Amino acid sequence: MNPSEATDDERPARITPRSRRGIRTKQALIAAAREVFERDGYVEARITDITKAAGVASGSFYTYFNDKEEIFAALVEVVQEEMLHPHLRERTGESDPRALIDAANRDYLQAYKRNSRLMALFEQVAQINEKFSELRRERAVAFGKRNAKMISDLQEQGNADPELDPFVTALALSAMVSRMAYIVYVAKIPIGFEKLVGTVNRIWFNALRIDS
Amino acid sequence: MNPSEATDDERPARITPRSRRGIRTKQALIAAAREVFERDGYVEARITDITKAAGVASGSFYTYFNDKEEIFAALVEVVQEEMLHPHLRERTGESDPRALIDAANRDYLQAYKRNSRLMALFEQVAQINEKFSELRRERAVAFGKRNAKMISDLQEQGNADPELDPFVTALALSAMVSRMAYIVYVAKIPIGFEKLVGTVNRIWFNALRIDS
Amino acid sequence: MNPSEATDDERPARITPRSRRGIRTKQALIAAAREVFERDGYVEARITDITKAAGVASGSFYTYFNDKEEIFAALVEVVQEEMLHPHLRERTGESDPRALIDAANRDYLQAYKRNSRLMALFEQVAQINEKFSELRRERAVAFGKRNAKMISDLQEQGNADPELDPFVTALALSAMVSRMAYIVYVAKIPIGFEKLVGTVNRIWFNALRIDS
Amino acid sequence: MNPSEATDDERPARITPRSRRGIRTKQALIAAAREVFERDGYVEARITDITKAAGVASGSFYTYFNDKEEIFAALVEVVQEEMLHPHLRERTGESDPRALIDAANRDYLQAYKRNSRLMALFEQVAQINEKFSELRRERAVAFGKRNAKMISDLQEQGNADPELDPFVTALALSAMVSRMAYIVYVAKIPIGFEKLVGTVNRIWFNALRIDS
DNA sequence: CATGAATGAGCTTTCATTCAT
DNA sequence: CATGAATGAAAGCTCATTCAT
Repeated sequence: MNPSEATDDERPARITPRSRRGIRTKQALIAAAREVFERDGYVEARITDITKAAGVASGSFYTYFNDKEEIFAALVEVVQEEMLHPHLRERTGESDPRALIDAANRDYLQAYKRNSRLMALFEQVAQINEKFSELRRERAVAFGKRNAKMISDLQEQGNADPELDPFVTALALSAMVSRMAYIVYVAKIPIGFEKLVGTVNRIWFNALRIDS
Repeated sequence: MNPSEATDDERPARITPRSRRGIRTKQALIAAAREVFERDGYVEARITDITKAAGVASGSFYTYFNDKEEIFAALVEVVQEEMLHPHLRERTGESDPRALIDAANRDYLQAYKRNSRLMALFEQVAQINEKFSELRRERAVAFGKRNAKMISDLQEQGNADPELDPFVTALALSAMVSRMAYIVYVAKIPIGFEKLVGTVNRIWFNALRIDS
Repeated sequence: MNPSEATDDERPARITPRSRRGIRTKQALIAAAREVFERDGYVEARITDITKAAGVASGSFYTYFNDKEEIFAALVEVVQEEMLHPHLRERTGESDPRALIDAANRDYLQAYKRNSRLMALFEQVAQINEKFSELRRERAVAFGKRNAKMISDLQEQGNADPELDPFVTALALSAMVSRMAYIVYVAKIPIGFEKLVGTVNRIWFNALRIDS
Repeated sequence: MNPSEATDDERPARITPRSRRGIRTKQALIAAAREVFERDGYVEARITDITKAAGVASGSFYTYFNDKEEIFAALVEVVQEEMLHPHLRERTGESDPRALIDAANRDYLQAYKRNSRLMALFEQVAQINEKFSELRRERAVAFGKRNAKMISDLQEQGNADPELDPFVTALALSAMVSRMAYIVYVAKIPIGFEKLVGTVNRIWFNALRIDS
């Protein structure tokens, strides 16, 4: 979560730029990496393409990163920053679980749609790279636990099917939403946004048996 | 669909072995490919590793395949054959939708568990290779349509939530199951088989509002 | 010159076929070689292409030939046979040197035109292969000597420019004709047959200062 | 025609060196290519032999060239530069056609003799490579047209045989000279320089019927 | 810090040649 | 004699990484 840790957990310990020039170069490389990764995919992306796109010499890459994996990690950091801030639509005060679920699904699918190339890329890398699949796994568990809490709260209030295992259900329903986002916005099976949100919402509600 | 067509849809057109020795070599190569792919992943797998594992000369690879993609396609064919036959548990006569859904989910998750390395591999390749992601997309749509039919039938019988879009719902629920299979048997988030089947079943039933 | 020597002057000494089947296979190989050589050129021609074109197994090639060079030599033999026999238009009795030269040029250019692909091939191989360039060199000298005799005869009869060196002149005028044949029928610089013959004839006559 | 364009007319577009070291390496490669091509011929020349002869790593070849054809083109450029400058013996003012022809033949044959290995190489490549044979064809036509002009001028002045087709004659006489150069300096049929020049000169004069 | 040319390990691919059936 | 699959030497080519300037 701390961006300053992104680059110095590997062997030769590349620099964190201090000069203004250094900062600019590093940012240019990350921006170029995003471009190249989105265009060519992680596997096909070559480091020289990234430096070329960044308009710097190929050797300059190694001033900041040790390899493709490392710049990808830096890109992930940056994107997370981006996605966190504007995203923070405050939903404090909202207590209707249906409205909460709708808002969460809506936000998620919208963000996915907006960043579909990037999401495809992350999916791809998670399939290829141990480190990133582990990261993804951890997030899934953390997210699942948070939602499990919500579900068990509803169950305690008599507001959700008590037969469901909260954690597994949370995982499953989240998996459904994220996979549908992939299917529609990456695999391009054409389904309109409202129909998509409406259907996943209704499946959540029905599945949980939330009393309307 | 015809396995014999698996290797001759590319340019230089490699041979289909006629001699006994040829058949043995080709099979050895496919078996070795499976081994190497499962161990190293599609991207890291080297053709030389495959020939080495098969105990044949490097050049022999090209007697039967043009490249990694082609031997992977052959492997997919073989595995499909394998997975089709034992799968053929006849469910004719079964008319209870809950029993049908349970059986389908149970079979699918069991097969996924048994072949988890392979399924991880297929997932990986679908992320990397245009051709295989297209294949996968087509199957998803076909499968979705079949299940959509089942859902709309239930709706007509007054046996399922009429508000749900049958196709999108079918897609979403299937996505949920397959993704959960991945999460549990590839990403190894530890969830017991019965709990998994039970939960996804119940989500299906609740989501569709199938009268018990 | 003796065709029976064509195949047994190399190391492993391939067979001269005795059975009818053997003769047919060898002939099929040579015919196929001609086809493939003319189509792909000597360098690009692969032995497997020749056997494929001949409709025989790749291994059968080595029953009769050791390598590409050897089958090419055999092809040269065959073609020479072909070109010698029907070609033998008798010009005995003809004593007018102009008529003789015209007939020779006409015959040569016509044959070249008819077999232009083959001639291009021979030219190509002479550029690449020591053995064949040596053969070609010997022929040029022999041919030059024959024509030199004709020229010196004419000079003695006071019928040709006495200043010319007979051998060099013979070589030069023949070179001119054969090179023009190449330029027109291989390089495809478009010049009509009669204009070509007429011009080279007139250059011969003028050059030699043959009294008309 | 512009030497700086020699290397960037192909697909992946290799670099034109900026640093001193880069220039040295590229030149070393071209010099090594000349050496290897002359020694082994175009077909047998291996890229690794060129890099070895240049004393650079095999990969360095691809910094400047995409393949054998491209470095050969670069070599042709360089040699043309070389051959152009010393060649620039001004013959302005000279108006005697016999003197002009003698000078041209003399220069050509001398240059050919000096660079015989290279000329053999060019001849060889023209036989093998479409691109270079086309180049050669174009030059032959352009050169033929220029000489055709000279011949028709002479004809108009009543100074040459009016029966001759200027273009075909020009082509034929040039073909004769260049082929004789090949025969003597590549195929090594031993003819002294003065005898060679004298004979081809006289054939030109006689053929054209230039009044002495 | 930036540059960009040099490096060479590592992989792919071809195809002449062999040889068991 | 014919077959055709197997062999493996020999090239080609890429690209991450280094390092002198």
